[in-house]
Amino acid sequence: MSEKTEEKIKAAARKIFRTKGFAATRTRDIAEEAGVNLALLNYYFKSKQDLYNEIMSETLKQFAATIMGTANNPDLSIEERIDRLINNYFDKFIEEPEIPLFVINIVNSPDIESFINRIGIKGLFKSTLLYKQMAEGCEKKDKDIRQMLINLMGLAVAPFFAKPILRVLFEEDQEDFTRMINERRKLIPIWIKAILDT
Amino acid sequence: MSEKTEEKIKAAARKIFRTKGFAATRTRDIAEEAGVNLALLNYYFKSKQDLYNEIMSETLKQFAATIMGTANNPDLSIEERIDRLINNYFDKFIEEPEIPLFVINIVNSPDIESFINRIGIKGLFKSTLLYKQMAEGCEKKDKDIRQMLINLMGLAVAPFFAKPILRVLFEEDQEDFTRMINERRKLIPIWIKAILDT
DNA sequence: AATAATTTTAATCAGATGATTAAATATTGA
DNA sequence: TCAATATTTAATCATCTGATTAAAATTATT
Repeated sequence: MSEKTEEKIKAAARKIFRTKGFAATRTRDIAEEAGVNLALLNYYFKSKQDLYNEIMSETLKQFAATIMGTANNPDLSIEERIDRLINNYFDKFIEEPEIPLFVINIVNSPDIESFINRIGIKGLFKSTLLYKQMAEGCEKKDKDIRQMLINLMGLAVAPFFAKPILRVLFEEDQEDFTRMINERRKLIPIWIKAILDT
Repeated sequence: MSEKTEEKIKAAARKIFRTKGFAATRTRDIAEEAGVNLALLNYYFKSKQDLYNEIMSETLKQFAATIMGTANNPDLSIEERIDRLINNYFDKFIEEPEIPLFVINIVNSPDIESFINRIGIKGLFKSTLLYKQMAEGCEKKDKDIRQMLINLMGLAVAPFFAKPILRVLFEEDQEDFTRMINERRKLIPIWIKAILDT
C-alpha cells in the first residue's frame, strides 16, 4: 500500500512542519506521528528538505487557490468578490489555524523568490478578476493598489496572529474568538469600502 | 572586559535568533558572529535556551515600550496618539525589520502565556491612556475595542510581512518600499478614523 | 508456485551540536 | 608584587539527528 504510507507521512509532516517549522522538526517525530519506520521518509521523499519543500509548495498553492477560488468567478461585483474572499479565508483558517503563520514564515524565508518562481504562481495573481477589479477601483479613486492589497490581507490575517494576545489581554476563550471572527467577516468588506472612499 | 564580551554575545544572538529563530540557530554561529570562544556563551548565559529567553524578553519589552512611549503622553487627542504610535512603530521596524516576524513567532509559540506573565507586561497595556481613549471612543461609536486593536496592529504590521511578496509582485526595490511605508504613516490614522466612523 | 519487484524493518553510520572541563591567561585587590 | 579571582581558550564529551544499508517481509508478475 505505497500510496497509503506516502500519504500518512505527508499528513504527519504537514501537521508537524506547519506548527514547528523546518529546523525544530525532527524526522523521527514525523515517522512516529505517521506510525511508520523512519527509513520510509527517505524512501518516499529523498530527504527532510525535499519533504519540507513538498509541504511548503502544497500549502502555498492551497493558500493561493483560496484566493483564486473566488477571484475569477465572473459576474461578481468587487464588493461581492471581497466578501467571498474573506469568507473563504476565514473558513480555511478556522479549519487549519496554523496556516497563516506558516505561510508568512515561508514567504519571509531567505530563498522565497526562487521558490515562488519555481512553483509558478507569480503571474497568476495579477491576471485574476479580483486584482483587475481592485486595480480599476483604485485607479478611479486615486488609490494605491499595493496599499489596498496590504489592507485587505492585513485585516484578514491579523486576528489569527493576534489570537494568543487577545487570549491573555481579554481572557478570550475559543468561543469568544470564533464569535469575533464571524463578526469580522461582515465588517472587513465594509471597512475596505470605507477606506476606498476616504 | 566582561561587560563588553557579554554584550557582544547578546548582539550576535539578537541578530541571529531574530532572523533564524531558536531551532535553526547554532550556538557556534553566535560565537563566531560575536568573535568569541564558544564556551563563553555558557559562561555568561547558562544555556542556549537562557540566552534565547534573554533576547525574547528584551525584544518583547522593547516592542511594548514602543507602544507605551506614546501611550501615556498626556494632552494628546486619540488622533495624535495613533499618529505617533504608527510613526514610532514604523521608525523601529525600518531600523530593525526582523522584529515584526520575530514578535509574532514569539507570541504564537506554545509557552507564551506563562512567559508573558513572567515578564509582567500584561496589566500594563490596559492601563495606558491609548487603550483608555480607544476604549472610550469605541464605546461612544458602538464599536468592539478588540476589532479596533486588531485593525490598528494589522494595518501597521502587514506591510512588513508582505514585503517579499510585494517584491516579486511589483518588482519593488527597497526605495519603493520605504516610499510606500512613509505614505502609509499618514494614511493609517485616516483609515482608522474612517473605520471608526463606519 | 516460483520468481521478480516493491516495501518495510532494524541496525548503524557520520556528522552536527550543546555543553563541560581543565588548563592558560588576564585582571583585581591586598 | 603576588596571590586570589575572573575570563578565555582548546579539547573533548555525550547526545541528537538525518541518512544509509542490508536483510526481511510483502506484493505483483509470469
